[in-house]
Amino acid sequence: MEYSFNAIEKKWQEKWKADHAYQVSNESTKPKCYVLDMFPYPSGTGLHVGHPLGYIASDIFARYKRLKGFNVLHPMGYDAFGLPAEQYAIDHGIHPAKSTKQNISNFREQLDRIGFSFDWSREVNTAEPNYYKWTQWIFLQLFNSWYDRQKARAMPISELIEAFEKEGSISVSGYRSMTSFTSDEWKKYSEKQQQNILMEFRLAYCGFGEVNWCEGLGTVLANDEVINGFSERGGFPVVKRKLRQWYLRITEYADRLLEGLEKVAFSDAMKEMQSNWIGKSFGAEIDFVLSTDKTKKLRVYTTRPDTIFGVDFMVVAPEHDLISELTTTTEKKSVEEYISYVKSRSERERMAEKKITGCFTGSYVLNPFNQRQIPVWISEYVLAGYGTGAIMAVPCGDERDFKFAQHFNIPVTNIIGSHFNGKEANSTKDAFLENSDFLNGILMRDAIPLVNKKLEELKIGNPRVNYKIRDAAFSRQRYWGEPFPIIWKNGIAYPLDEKDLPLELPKVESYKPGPDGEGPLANLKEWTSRHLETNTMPGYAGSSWYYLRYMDPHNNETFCSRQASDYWNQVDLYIGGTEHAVGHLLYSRMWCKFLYDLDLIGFDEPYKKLVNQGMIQGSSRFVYRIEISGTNEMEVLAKQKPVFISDGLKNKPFPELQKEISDLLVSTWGSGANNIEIISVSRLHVDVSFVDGLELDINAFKSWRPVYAQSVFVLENGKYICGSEVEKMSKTKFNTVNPTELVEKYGADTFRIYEMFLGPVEQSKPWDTKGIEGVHRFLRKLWRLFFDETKGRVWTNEKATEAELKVLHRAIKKLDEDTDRFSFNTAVSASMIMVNELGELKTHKKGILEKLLILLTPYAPHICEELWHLLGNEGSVLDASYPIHDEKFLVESSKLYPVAINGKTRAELNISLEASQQQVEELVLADEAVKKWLNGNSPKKVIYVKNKMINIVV
RNA sequence: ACCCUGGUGGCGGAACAGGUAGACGCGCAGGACUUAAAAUCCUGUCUGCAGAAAUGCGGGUACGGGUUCGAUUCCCGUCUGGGGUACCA
Repeated sequence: MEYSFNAIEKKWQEKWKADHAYQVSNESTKPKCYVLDMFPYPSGTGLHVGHPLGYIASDIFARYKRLKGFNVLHPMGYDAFGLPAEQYAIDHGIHPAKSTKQNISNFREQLDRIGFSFDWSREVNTAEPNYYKWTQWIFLQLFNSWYDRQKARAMPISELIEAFEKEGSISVSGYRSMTSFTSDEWKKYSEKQQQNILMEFRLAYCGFGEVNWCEGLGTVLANDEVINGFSERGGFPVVKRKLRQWYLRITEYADRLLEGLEKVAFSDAMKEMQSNWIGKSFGAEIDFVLSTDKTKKLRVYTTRPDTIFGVDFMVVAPEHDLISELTTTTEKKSVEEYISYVKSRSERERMAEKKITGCFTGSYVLNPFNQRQIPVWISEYVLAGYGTGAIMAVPCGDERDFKFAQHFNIPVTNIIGSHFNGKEANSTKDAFLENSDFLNGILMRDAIPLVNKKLEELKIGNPRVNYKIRDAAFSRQRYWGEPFPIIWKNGIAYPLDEKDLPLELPKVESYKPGPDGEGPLANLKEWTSRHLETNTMPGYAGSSWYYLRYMDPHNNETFCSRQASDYWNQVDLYIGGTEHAVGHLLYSRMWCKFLYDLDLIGFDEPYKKLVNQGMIQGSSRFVYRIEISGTNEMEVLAKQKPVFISDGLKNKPFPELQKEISDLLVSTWGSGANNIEIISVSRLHVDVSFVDGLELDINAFKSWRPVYAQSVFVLENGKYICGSEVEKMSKTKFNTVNPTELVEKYGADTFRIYEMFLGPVEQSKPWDTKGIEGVHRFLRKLWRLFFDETKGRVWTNEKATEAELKVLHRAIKKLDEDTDRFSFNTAVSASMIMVNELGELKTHKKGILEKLLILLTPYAPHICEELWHLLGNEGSVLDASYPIHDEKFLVESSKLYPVAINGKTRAELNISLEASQQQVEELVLADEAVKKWLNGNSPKKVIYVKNKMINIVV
């Protein structure tokens, strides 16, 4: 009986489907385990080998946990709202719902071939009304909540209104932008005034702000969707523009998002990225009064108040409110010129050039401690949105300030003595201050609290904690997203009644943007006549809470019953790419904390453990075509019969190259080829499937496209060698590898194992199909433990020998440990060793083979299930229980001895070896002792190993 | 510019807590079986020197230093591949 993987895999996939083998219940006496993948955006290009990497890893882990006796939730779904579908609709006139549906069915078909253990009965789709009904519902909760800083949690906005009615604004002080009012004043305010104040508190709020406006997409993008001033998708230029926007007040959660990192198992790199993004810094705000008008002050934010006497100039952002007041008549013209120059520069230019630019306002402020006059400058390196939009510049301690001072010839005050060399700034905190009045001689770190205290005493400033994180833009002027359940009346946003949810996305004729930067919904009369909000929610809305919906996907009463979320609780293992480090992961963590605050769920961190799978890169191949100049006739010929040169020739000087291949050119293009000139060599991506290693399959290339049919090749050693480069996997680079093709050729089990065998899951690596044969061979070897080509079935019921049990138990231990710690590549190696060793021992004992199948089921579910049944087992191997290794079969070989030296026991020896001063001596003693122990014979080799036993080779 | 990651044979990678570097697989070379091929199996495969051979001696984990009895592993500096970023005071 042969290993016919195609038939086996098809059979079991159908059987599992028919039996609902992966359906999981919310009720079980077993412990629970929630294994989650970041759900995919169903793009039109289908799956490439990079996509399933994380899914395979999580699937192995989920199956492993199931065998270990856990009730495992392992769901899958689709993040179906998004720009590409809408862009596709604009280009092709196909409704996003239709193309998305098509894409989803393609994805599903490809996924199903790989044999995942997803519980598809829990599938979610963020674009389905019965899903986004609850996205809208959660939005309404956010809209109807505010963040009570005293209690450090979200509270219903109704409580805030009550407080305003009773006590006015006093009870909620601490909000900078809020005007204060009494309860009587509050009651006298118009509804609009009241609502405007409440809007400053709502966790989902509407405001005006400078946003990234992308004309090409007709929409606003979040910071993390803009790359170097161009849209991430489409590459259209992005400019700043003020628009009405919805925001999530994620800034209120900054501290808790930071603290929460301590109790989750994310990688250090991931935690660092998130905490850098949140960017908590401790510093002070300091007021500087204008030298000409002491009632006017310029407030700065600094993290180094200790350097106050080193301030040589001030810098304000070009957008700063005080600029018109600061600018003197003599400087007016140059300031205006500078500001218009800054506006003309795109983000991209500002990023790329790192030019030092700036302009003097003509004004001076006074250092509050010594009344020194300090000039005020404007520069684009100070950002309006961070801190107060103004800084005190200390050139001897800050690199940017120093460069600015140098560029504009501003004299530098040195307050750190020899730590400053006059050539570059030194940001040390460990210098003793000089030229610093009452701080002279004090260590900088110690001076910080001193200055803060003084600032408060003199009422010229106060310590302040600042965050880099900004509120998240939460609206898009787009069609393909969740509509906001908001109705506008007289400029007031009213929430829709919960019973009117879902507010369904209407069908539109055109996906073109509406007027004045509004979304396509603004073109719809039935929509605008109801005064509904015309923005839609961004892509991350639906993905911020989907992990909860899987727990209770069909509930029509609530987004997820408390019973279900209490049972499944946190995601035990979350797998996905690092690209979502600061977007999705922060937003979903915030939503989780918010839902926790409202007591709708019982935990405030969604993911207990996060594993970031590495990116699988493509390995691109190139061919090199020579470009010529000559007569028209020759140039046409050169296009019809292109000449490609092998990789080793591409860097030759053109005249030399031309001389070398002139015969070939003449025979290809005729004698006219003598009068042409090679002017360049162009590099073209070639489909990786035509290349074996680096050698091009010339015939395959010729039949690729008609234009290449008559190609001519200049070879090296009889071969055409392609160039290669590691790049992102992409259809346009012809370096994608389709998993379905590999599954057809080698089977899903081989494909799964090969993806894992490629290297650590977390590591990025280029794809290379070479080597998959070895994995396939391994599965065939496994098969041969059960079936012999000539003899047929070979397994027996005999008792296993000691040697066989040793192999088995070593494998159990290794696979158990490796699978548990996500080291799937080494687990696969261990499996190969085990199967090889059992093959050598000619082991066909049923008892051993059964255990083997259980161990390998997570990796190769189909073949294991088949063999499990062929052995005569009734139930599915899915429900087997994971074997436990027995230490008694793992005793190390007799070459490893525990040794007593110099009459000391091993335990004592441990102590001696750790005392480093005596180590040399002790080791010599050890050698002697070993000799003695061997009755005077010298050992061949003595190796000291880490468990402090001595390994002696006799 | 800054932050995060990596750099080990011809290749992917292993060495889990500082203890015999190169497991496992690919590729390559040789051999067995076969009319032949496929499939399968066996042997060898970091490197220099010595040896008929088993084997022995030395070098070696990007480069240069350091800590240690001992370093692929820890520290400092340099070079380099990949990813990220919001000039954050």
